[in-house]
Amino acid sequence: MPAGSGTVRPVPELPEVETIRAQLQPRLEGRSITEAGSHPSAKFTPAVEAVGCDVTGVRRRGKYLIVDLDDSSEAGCELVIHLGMTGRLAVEPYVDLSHPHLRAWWRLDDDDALTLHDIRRFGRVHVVPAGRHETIATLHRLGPEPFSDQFTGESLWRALRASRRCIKTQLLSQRPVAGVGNIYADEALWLAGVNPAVRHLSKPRAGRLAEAIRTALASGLRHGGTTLRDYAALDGASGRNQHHLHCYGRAGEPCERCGTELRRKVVDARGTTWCPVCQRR
DNA sequence: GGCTGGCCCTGTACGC
DNA sequence: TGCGTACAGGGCCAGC
Repeated sequence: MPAGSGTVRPVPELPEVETIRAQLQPRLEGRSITEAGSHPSAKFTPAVEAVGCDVTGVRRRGKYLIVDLDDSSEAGCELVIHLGMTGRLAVEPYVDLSHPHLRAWWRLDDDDALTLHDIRRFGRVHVVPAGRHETIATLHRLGPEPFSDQFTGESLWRALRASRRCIKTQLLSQRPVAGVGNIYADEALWLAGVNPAVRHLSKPRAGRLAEAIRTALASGLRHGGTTLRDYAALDGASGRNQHHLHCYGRAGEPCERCGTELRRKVVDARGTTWCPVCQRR
C-alpha cells in the first residue's frame, strides 16, 4: 500500500453540506451575530461585516453554505462558507480560542457561537451582498442543482459537449452540476457504467449519468453523509453512507456487478476508482 | 475563454 | 524512536 493511501479523508460534498445545513438552520435562524473573530491567516476573514446582522435563513448552493443576513440594507447580505476538505461547523457555548484548528467564529445573541474548525485550511469564508457572487468564481459559475428541474440528461449532455476535458474532471469542476465531489463522482460513474476518462457521452448515456448522479447523492442524503475520517454533522454525529458505497475507496475489491477487481488511477490529481469491465471506454 | 499544472495545507502511514 | 517522504484533494491562480 502506498504511503498515506490508508488515510482517506473525504471532503464535505452536497449530502454532507445539506446535512449540516438542515441542522444549522434551526440553531441560527432568528439569532443576531454580536461578535466575530478568526485565525490570523488572510485566508480566514473574521467576516466582521456579519456583526450586528440578523440571520434570516441558511441555504446551500452546491457545496457552499449560505447564511442569509439582514444588515438593514434593502438587499441584505450573505455569509458564504465553503468547508474545503476538512472544515467542520459547530454551535457551542464555549469557543476555545487556543484550539489549533479554530479558523473563525461568530458569537450569537444567545451566547452560543458558530465555530469553524478546519485542519487543512482549505475552507473559505466570504461576506457578499445578497446574490452578488461575482467575487467567488466557483460559486458564480456553479452548474444547476442536481435535484432541480434545470438538471436533466439534456443539460448534462450539453455541458459535457462544451468541453474536451474528461468526464470526471468536468464533474469536479462544478459546472455541469453543482455539489459533486470525488466520492459521488466515482459512485455516479460506476452506477452509470461510464469510464471516468471518456470525454464525450451520447444523449442516452448522459441521461443515465444524470440519473446516477441523483441516485448517488440521494443515497448520501438518506444516510446522513459519508464519514471516512474527518466529516461530522453539526451535532458531531458521523454519516453512514460509507457503508453503502459501491466503488469509491474500494480499489482491489471485486465489483458488485461483475466481480472484476476494481482499479484505481489518478484523474485530474484525484484518486479515482473504477471497474475496467462495467466502465469500459 | 478554455485548459493544464502547480500550489496551498496538515495529519497519517510507511520506510529507513 | 525519530526523521524524511509520500499521499490525500477542492479550489485558486499563473501561464499557455
